[in-house]
Amino acid sequence: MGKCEQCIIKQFNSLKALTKDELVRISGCKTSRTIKKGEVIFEEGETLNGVYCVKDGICKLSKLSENGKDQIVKMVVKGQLLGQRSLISEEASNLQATALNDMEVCYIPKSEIFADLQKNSKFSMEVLKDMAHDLRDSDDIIVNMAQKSVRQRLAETLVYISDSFGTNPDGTLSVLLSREDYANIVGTATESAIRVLSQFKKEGLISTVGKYIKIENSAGLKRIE
Amino acid sequence: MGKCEQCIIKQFNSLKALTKDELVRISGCKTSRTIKKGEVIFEEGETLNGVYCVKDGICKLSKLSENGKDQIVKMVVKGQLLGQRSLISEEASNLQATALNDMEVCYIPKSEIFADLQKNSKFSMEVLKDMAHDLRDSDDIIVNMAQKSVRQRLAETLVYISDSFGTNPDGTLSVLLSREDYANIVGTATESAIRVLSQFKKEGLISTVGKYIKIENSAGLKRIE
DNA sequence: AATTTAATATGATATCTGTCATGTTTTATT
DNA sequence: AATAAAACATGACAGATATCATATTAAATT
Repeated sequence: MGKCEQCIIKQFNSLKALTKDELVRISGCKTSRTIKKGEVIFEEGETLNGVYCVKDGICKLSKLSENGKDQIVKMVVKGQLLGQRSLISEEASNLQATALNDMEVCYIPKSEIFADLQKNSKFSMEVLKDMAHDLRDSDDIIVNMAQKSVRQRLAETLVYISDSFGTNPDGTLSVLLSREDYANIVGTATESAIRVLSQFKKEGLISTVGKYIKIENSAGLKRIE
Repeated sequence: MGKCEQCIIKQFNSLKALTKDELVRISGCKTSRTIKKGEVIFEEGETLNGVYCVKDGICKLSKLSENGKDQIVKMVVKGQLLGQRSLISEEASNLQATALNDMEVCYIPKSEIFADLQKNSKFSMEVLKDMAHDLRDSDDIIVNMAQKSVRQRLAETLVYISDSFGTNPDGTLSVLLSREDYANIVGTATESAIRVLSQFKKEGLISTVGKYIKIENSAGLKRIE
């Protein structure tokens, strides 16, 4: 099993602020785990007793709405931490995490990391910054949801996914989402998401290779209003 | 000018985690200020060099959308801190703050409080919890925006405002918002907000006393779907 | 390979919401 | 008090989106 001290993944998250000693200690109590595509990592209302450090893959964080739809609030990729917020607030999770890919994660028990949060101010500052950033993102999402059309939101989502999670060698988006997932990010009916994507295809803004989507005209997508 | 050590307001926010010494020091460099209703406290893009501790009154945090609407993202009342996030992320504010009432605030320079954030882990944990809570709220707002109707959102907003900010002796909501404000919270056109409120009135769910709104049937509002 | 199931696609229609127009009431200003 | 300006209200209509129905295609299972 890999050692945290040597793990390059931590460069991308708050764990980089930990000292070598702290990392060695955490390394001793962490557990590595593989999560299969579609598997639920934790559910809404579940109490988390630690955080996940995502070594590979991607997952969605979603919240069930009263009308039965599963609104996707955020996506967490390789390099990021999962479950930070619940850890800090010491409340049950308000979101469900589901793997979108096969994932590799390390699970770090709360007991270990919580102590570091209080002792190592560099670490807590990093976590603070992380959350400040998430809050800013949330504000943007709220404004988009409230003020933009489904067409606009979907166009922006495609560009966001491309920019944030990258593309395959053939130019298709590396994250494979169902039309239902797209609908649940954008906050619309699955049929509407399908319709808009078909429209984008007709307009030459995107193309599809099997289930994969390729952005053909990024500027065009950004121009939509 | 009041002293932070003796100020009861701090009980309601993270500042309560500061030591007496830290409070005395902050007290020495803070500035008290009165802000008039309608006044802009800080603008989107402005760099904040401190945080505001709200001693009295209420303000809205909003973000201008591309279509010219000013989406209200959060309201900050007496007892809460304003500008925490920008302080932590060390970025310009992504939101505008505007007073909804006459307000009384204390302004604490960044230099002072930033040091405490790194030295006093109890304080930084409080701020962390605060932000974790805000993030949870944001998730709920996103889901509401994405999945609920204007009618539902407006009903929930009325109940939220009543529960969070209280009522006057005659039962009217103590926070006085324009119909445009309601529209900007809910994310709809001003005319739509007006229409829905008129509808609520016809249905006996609310009544109005001048510009003030009184909830007549809270259960009814919660039942809307 | 055949069958079942799930995902994608598209049409028809109803509903919701935004926009524009216009009128009324309230508030601010002279 | 008179006037101007802002806020509130409501109708008419258009456009966006949800819902329901029904194909079609792709993926999973037997």
